Amino acid sequence: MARFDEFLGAQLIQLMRPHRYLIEQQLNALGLHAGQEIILFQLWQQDGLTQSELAQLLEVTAPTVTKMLRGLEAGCIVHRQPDSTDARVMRVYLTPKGRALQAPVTQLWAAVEQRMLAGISEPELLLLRRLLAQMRANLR
Amino acid sequence: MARFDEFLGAQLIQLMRPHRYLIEQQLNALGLHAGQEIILFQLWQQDGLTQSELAQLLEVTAPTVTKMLRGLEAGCIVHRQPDSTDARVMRVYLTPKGRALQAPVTQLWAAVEQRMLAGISEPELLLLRRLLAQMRANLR
DNA sequence: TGAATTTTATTAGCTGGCTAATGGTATTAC
DNA sequence: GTAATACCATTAGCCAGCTAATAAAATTCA
Repeated sequence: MARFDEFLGAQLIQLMRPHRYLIEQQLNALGLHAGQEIILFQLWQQDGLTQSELAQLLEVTAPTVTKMLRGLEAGCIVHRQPDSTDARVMRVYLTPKGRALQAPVTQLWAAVEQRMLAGISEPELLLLRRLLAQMRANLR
Repeated sequence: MARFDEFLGAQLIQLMRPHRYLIEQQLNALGLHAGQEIILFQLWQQDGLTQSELAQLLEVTAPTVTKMLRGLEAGCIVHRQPDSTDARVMRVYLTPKGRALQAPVTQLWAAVEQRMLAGISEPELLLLRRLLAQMRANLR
């Protein structure tokens, strides 16, 4: 019978816990929770997305988006506005405060990334990316 | 400014979501939730652990263990018993039902593992393990 | 046109994870 | 022996995720 630690999936879980924790700690200092910044990354790239577009891009369900936006809107980081032509859809826009978070949040992610990848060579990193992409495709 | 998808951390998140989802689906059929099986893997290896030992092994906080055990105990998969010499500690034991889950749950994890790693060679897998271990150590 | 279907978003309710605060019990120090 | 400290577990309350059920608007189709 296999021990848990022998699964690669287990190793991944054990890697992602401290990763999330480190990021969460620093996000808290900016008034954010882990996971919320993923919405922001999308909006920084394209503002005014609808909630269903966000759900699809984040690969997350609609209720999860609703909940996360509630927090972000309460913090005046985004605001939502009904679409002009379709009364069903809500479009999500960054506030100035939300736009101002781009630099510190990106910097924070980059710092964790750099720390995590210390001592890993460029060829190794490329192989790593390729393998992770394949694993993701395998699970589709 | 970096795009979210360029972070390796983002790639990992995007891999773990379907991984967790696949496992959860199959665990549900056995009456379990994702995460609970990690406690069981520990108990299958050594029965009668205390809750703080479990928390340490799983790298999870004490309240999380309490919550998860509540569910497992309600499902008659484990039962808890006060330690004979120290009235503070609760020891966690598998029930026959909990012991019977070892084969199907291990099998389930192995199947997802195999699917995830399809097309990945043995040397690649070894390198992958080494890199993940290093990344984990880097985040400590 | 009018009815059935699809799409968008929300609410309610569950679990896994966390922190902070609480209450017991052991241990240590004085 | 008593007081201070450390340890174990629980509770309360938070957020990210999920499913199922609901409501409302748009679209499709007869």
